[in-house]
Amino acid sequence: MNYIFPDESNNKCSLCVLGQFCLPVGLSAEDVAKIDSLVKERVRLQKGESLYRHGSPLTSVYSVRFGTLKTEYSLPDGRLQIIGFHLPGEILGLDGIGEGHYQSDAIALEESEVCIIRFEAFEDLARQIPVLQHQFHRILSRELTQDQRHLLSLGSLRAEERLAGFLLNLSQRLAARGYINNEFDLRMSRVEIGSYLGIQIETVSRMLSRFAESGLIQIKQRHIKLIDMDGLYELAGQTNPHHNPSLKKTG
Amino acid sequence: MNYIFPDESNNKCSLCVLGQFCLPVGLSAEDVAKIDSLVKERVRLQKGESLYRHGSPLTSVYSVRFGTLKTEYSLPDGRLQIIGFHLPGEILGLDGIGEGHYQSDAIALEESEVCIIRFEAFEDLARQIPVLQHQFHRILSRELTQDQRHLLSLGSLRAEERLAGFLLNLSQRLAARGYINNEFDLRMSRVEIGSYLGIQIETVSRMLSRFAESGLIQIKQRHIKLIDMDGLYELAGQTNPHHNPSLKKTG
DNA sequence: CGCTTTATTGAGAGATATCAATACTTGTGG
DNA sequence: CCACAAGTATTGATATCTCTCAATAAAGCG
Repeated sequence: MNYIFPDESNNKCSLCVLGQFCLPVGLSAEDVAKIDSLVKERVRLQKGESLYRHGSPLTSVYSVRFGTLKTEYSLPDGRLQIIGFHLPGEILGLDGIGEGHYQSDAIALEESEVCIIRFEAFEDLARQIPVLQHQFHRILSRELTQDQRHLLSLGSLRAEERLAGFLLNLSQRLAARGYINNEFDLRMSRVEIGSYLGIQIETVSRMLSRFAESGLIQIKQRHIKLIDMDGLYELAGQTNPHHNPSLKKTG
Repeated sequence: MNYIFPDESNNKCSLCVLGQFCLPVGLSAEDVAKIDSLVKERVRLQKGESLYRHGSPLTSVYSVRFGTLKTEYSLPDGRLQIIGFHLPGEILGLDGIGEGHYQSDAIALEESEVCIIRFEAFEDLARQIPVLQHQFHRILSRELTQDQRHLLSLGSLRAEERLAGFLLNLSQRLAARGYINNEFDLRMSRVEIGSYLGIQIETVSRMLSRFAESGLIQIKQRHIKLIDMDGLYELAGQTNPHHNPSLKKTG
């Protein structure tokens, strides 16, 4: 774990391209400037390195600057549940606030960098900036909602539906960050996808092959191309929010 | 849904027995008095009535005064996932903050009453009372952690383990509220337990019968007695936090 | 007390897991 | 630049847990 103490010129939220997806959403330029002082250091992580471990005391929360991380819970017998994959702009460590120490493990899936947000200082600032306070509540609430939709998936959907939903969720989150949403690299292994979705790696593999056969996707290793979005949405039991009828296949 | 506008004498958080489990945890008497003004009304719900529906705009969050509620997500095809069961002192409606409208449905499992906390007024107050602000963050974070443990259960545990964990979780939460923790009434139907645990009603029924045969519990309809706590904890893949070795069965 | 809802139990079916073999990738060192 | 090793992914065959369908029983309700 490599700590970075940014100099004056590059530590500023006000200059960060992630501003619109991260903590400062909705803040005036003036208020963002106040946040700048919060992020005094960053951390660079190599693939496989952990940002925090369950049980270690919470002093900070983190925002992903680049890269991808996973959070997971593990059982004494070795079983493991991946709770989430975290993309740039997303906040990590929130599960530690309740008890004062992290409940999960956070591990980098690729070389990643996160900004360290000292939590006490953040709470102080949030009391001074109502928009920031509300934004933080929204972040926490959305995190909750995300987990609850994940619960719906694990509790009520079949493997095929879970996987389709997972691919679409990734696609949406990439799109929200300005990336193309129909072709990307999966940063996580099949094992990790399986753990996240509560299914075995072999089932993940089979379902992906089946999707490819049906012409829904093309997949080569971890590079995936979503061909028939509407079809995937249908499989996932959802409707395409960007459905374009003119592209609908006829007959 | 029956609105109650409490008179001066009985609307006060400062007088409520739930103070130590609810929003005011950790606040000084002086600060609790400030909260009193937040809760201007309450709602009485009959069994089956809903407190809010997904999509309706969030103006308030709620704390359970007495009774039990469930929150659930439903799919267009009729499938349903129960996300949580909510006991006195727990806060409801947090999933609505992110988008400004509730994401789930909240429905009473029995006659219940909840306090209405106007959210804007609450945020104002939280900026003035640091302890209240932090307490709210803790509540949100614990909610998150609870859902994440639920994810672990649905994603990685077998039906038997999920059910044992569920019974113990209920037991713990009742104990935290000062109720006896080894004998209580289930306020939810088998169907609701099944939905919460991502298993079918028949499986719930079979597992409960099996637990009873093994001497882990006694169950008659919805009245349940936990006989062998340690055994249940073992089944759930956890360790009894209140394990008393002197009660350990010998041989 | 009969009717409706809820829960239990049994038998068989099905989705996903497990076990096993093969193939593909990636990285390393000669 | 190729060969080998270690890790990762695919595919097949079989097993198993849980679901589904069905019948019965028990409880709650008017």
